[in-house]
Amino acid sequence: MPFQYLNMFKTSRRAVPQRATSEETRRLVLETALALFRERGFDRTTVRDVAERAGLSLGAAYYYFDSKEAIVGAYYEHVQHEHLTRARAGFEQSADLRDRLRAAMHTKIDIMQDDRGLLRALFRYGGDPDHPLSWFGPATREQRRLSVQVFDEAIADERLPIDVRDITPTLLWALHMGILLYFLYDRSPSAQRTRNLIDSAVDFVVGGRRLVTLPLLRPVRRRVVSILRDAALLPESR
Amino acid sequence: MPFQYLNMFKTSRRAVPQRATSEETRRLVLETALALFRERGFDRTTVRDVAERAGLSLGAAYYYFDSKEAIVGAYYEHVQHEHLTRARAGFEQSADLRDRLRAAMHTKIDIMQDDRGLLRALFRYGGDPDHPLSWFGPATREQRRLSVQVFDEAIADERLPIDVRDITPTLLWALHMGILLYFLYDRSPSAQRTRNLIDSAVDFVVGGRRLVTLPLLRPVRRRVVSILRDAALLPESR
DNA sequence: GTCTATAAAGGGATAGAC
DNA sequence: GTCTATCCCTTTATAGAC
Repeated sequence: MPFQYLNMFKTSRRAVPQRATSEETRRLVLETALALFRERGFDRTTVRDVAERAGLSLGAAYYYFDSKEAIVGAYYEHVQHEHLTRARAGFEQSADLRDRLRAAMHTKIDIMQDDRGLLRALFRYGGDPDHPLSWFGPATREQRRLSVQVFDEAIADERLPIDVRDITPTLLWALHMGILLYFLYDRSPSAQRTRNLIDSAVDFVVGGRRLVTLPLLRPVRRRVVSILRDAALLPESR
Repeated sequence: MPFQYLNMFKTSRRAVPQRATSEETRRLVLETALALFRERGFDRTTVRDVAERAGLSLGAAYYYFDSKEAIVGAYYEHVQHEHLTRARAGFEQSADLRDRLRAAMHTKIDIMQDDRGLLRALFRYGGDPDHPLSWFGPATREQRRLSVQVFDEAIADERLPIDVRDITPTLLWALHMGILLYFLYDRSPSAQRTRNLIDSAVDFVVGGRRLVTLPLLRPVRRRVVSILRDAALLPESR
């Protein structure tokens, strides 16, 4: 078990801070946990299992994460960070709206491809507003903001009326949540059906892009804006 | 405990079948269970508690429902039946689309008004395709079909192009699911925010009703139809 | 102090008598 | 249809070993 030697120098009182090593260990715990979640499921994985496979004591594991839930919180952050990074890499490849939306959607599924079991387990918290892991609760507001931001950047170069500009990222986020739900239920090989749905949905959005600016649809737009605002479904500050 | 006398004549071998009494007892178990779910929550209610308060033995309760989940299944059916009944009563009051959609949406919240805690607990099953209580899984297909049917009847008298006619009930069902999610998180008194959201959403739909038939939007409609079909999101037979 | 083995409790579900 | 008795699994508590 070589892992336990990662911190073998921690007692030597060096002036150099050990942040790198500490972060590595934290990362090791996170990745070990994810591997176990994938292997045997979220519920059947104990923090003990994680610590054991990571070559750490139970106490050490709890030093890095206050709880099993905190590990999941770190996973959320990882997904978010990874999504922003990969999507931006995609955005640099093309200024075309279709390409950018595809990148935004597909990279998310890429990241989560192997974690459907975990996501299905985490879905349960979605119904509890007070749970720190709820995808819709106040505790994950920051994650949601970052998630919306990906779509905000995807349409950053589009010339759109200000009202459309304001609500589109949130609507795209909602669409992407719907696609994630579809993904949870998708049993096709490599989630091919979800991939197809993404492409179709993106084509639909791109097709709608020209329509929304029509004067005829102006009242509809205004109505959508006011609905979302009244329902407090838009991020507070823009 | 007067309840246990409901069947006090059970040993008299009357020719008349006792179905009525049996149904009453079943109903008693269901209503007792719901009362306890509301009082102390789904997880903290045991079948033992239900049986005790209903004045039955544990075994008797299990005679009527194979499991605690089966009780919830009966609740789903109750909600569905009640929704269809109340919505139809509303539909008889008005031929106006706005009124009918409002009736369809508001009656659903009326029925569930006191069960938000239970719904939040049941939400957890939504992520598991194989769970019999998942709102999106194959096991509840029939419930979903009936749920979509309410919206089908709401728009029954509208003169709409066939493709719009085919997909609108499903889209309205999806909208209503989104509103239910909002409802789970709504902490305003009497779920007033949800009520407002319903009214706004209905106005939006009614406003869109004239637009969808525009020739300009024909390609958009066709695209939506094919997306939903390809994704198997429409009921099979219509 | 921490770990582990074992006991106790809780609770879903079933079997068979009546 | 309803009862009692019981099974069986999971969670929680505890006691003694290390």
